Amino acid sequence: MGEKDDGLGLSLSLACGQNQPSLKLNLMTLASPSMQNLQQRNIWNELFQSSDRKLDTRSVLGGIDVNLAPATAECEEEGGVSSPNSTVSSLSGKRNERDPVGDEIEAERPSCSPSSDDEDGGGGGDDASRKKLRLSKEQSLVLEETFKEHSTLNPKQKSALAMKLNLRPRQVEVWFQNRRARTKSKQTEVDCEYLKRCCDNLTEENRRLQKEVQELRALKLSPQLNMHINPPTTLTMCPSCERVSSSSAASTPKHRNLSPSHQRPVPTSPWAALPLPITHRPFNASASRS
DNA sequence: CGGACCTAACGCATTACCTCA
DNA sequence: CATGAGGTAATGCGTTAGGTC
Repeated sequence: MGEKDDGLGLSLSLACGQNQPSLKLNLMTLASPSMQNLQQRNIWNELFQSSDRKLDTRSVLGGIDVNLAPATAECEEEGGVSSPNSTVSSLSGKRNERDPVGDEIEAERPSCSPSSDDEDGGGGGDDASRKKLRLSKEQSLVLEETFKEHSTLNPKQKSALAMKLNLRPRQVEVWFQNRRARTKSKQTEVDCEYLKRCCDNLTEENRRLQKEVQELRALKLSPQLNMHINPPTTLTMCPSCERVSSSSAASTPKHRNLSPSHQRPVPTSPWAALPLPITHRPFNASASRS
């Protein structure tokens, strides 16, 4: 896991060829940067208050319309979702402050699904084990809100959230993994779009410059014309600031024709010509199908 | 102290299922 | 009703990092 998105941000390094500067886009405004949304805050607070005191699932569950709560749904839907790893506990407190809460909770839960029997991976119990549970709107919403706050969860958060939503921690974990993947691919799409624009702009700039070169060459080859005809444009570089201004070739240099603003500064970086900043529109994955 | 081994978490690619047009 | 496409939950595998011996 070389690059880790620190909390809210995704960063993507894009090296555009050997001579191009490596473009490091610090992207991701997808997740709301601050606790602007009261609802989110409430969700989060609730999550942790409740996770600190061993919460009672049903009470916390409150109004959530659990469409297929594992405790019930999986029972009736025999051979529910298999989660080979869900029973593997993370008791050893590694990485971020890990704690056993989650898996204890999980162990406490009424588990009538086969997920509790296949503790070794390998796909669990063949076919029936891969029934898919569609998360309810409310569950998705809460997960989404939580994701906006934290794109990753520590075990405590995971179990609390799982408790709240009446899902298995493994399901929450999977949801977050998939969500991160979705975010990333969406972001990649945006970046590709941006880079395409970069490319277009550079191509255009290149075309223009080549045209200018041709014009200059033409001028050089026929100096006599210079006396009578003003070329379309010539470039004069200011030695001090290294900016180039377009001016008439008939006029003499020495800054005379360089306006204070230097008229047309040539960007030192190809990226400077681009319309910045790019706006990273947040996308709503859950809204994709409504 | 450094290396081998174990374990857990994560990312990523893929699969399998579900829904909808 | 059948079907294909798109979305997404779930799985498998590889990698990484922390802990232990």
